[in-house]
Amino acid sequence: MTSGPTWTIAQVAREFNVTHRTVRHYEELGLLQPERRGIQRVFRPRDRTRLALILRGKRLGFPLEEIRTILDLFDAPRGRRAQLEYVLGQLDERRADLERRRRDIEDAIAELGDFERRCRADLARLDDGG
Amino acid sequence: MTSGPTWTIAQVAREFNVTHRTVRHYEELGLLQPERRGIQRVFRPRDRTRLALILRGKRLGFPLEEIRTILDLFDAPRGRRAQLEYVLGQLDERRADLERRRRDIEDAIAELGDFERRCRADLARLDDGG
DNA sequence: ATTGACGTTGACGTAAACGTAAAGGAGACT
DNA sequence: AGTCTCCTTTACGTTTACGTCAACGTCAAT
Repeated sequence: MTSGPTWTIAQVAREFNVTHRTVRHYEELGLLQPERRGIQRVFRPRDRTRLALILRGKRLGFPLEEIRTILDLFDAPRGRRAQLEYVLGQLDERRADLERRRRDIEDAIAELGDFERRCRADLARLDDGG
Repeated sequence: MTSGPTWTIAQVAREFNVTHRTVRHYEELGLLQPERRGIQRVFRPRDRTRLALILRGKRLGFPLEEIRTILDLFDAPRGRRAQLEYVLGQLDERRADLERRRRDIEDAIAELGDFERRCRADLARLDDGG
């Protein structure tokens, strides 16, 4: 199970367009847990998946601590019924949050569209020779 | 033009569920410019509209400085052609950004959905008597 | 006249998310 | 052996977005 492709910190940093410091910071907060070969970090596909999720979470404006709880959710042991029901509850909350955000975004896009139309109307008036 | 409803800082703070300090901070950064009656701030409908936009921007994870440039965009004088074309260009960038975010959100919602289905399958297996 | 509610301006404190040296280990080339 | 390159940890600095006093003005009610 310790086979498969691996990456160094420099490689993942370059690939995801972040700094070494950022990657290490995520590790300090527990968002990443790369293996070690001696003293050096070894990144596997799982770590890259996590990093991608972290960065998307950041683009969406989530704080790192919240991102960590979401990542933990995906990794939680789902053996017992109570655990599964807890996870399902959390997922519902997460989804409701995301859907609120989507509505905010759609509202914002619509408002930009309205404003853009008004600007274009102004521009047309200038063209007509207002 | 100085008629119409007005609000105090406490009233807008309560209504939008923020603190006085937050409102003043937004004023310091130039996101709000309430009038003054003597020394006290007087908030008009325009200020409340702005505050609503600010808070939505924040929910979407935009930094306050960026929110300010967007608000400024809405207020920019649109008299000259060059100005209008600049504004239209900025609007396009903004919209592209928002649409990227929307895609991120939709991806995230879809992944949550996948995971939820897997959890429900696990739960069904427990019910069946796995 | 004093109390209380509400407002004001500093100005220092804080949490998050890194940036940025400083100082050094370890393997590879020349 | 010396120099590169890449990695490491430690630790203080920075920016953003406010929180949190402190010290004070003002108006209405008691």
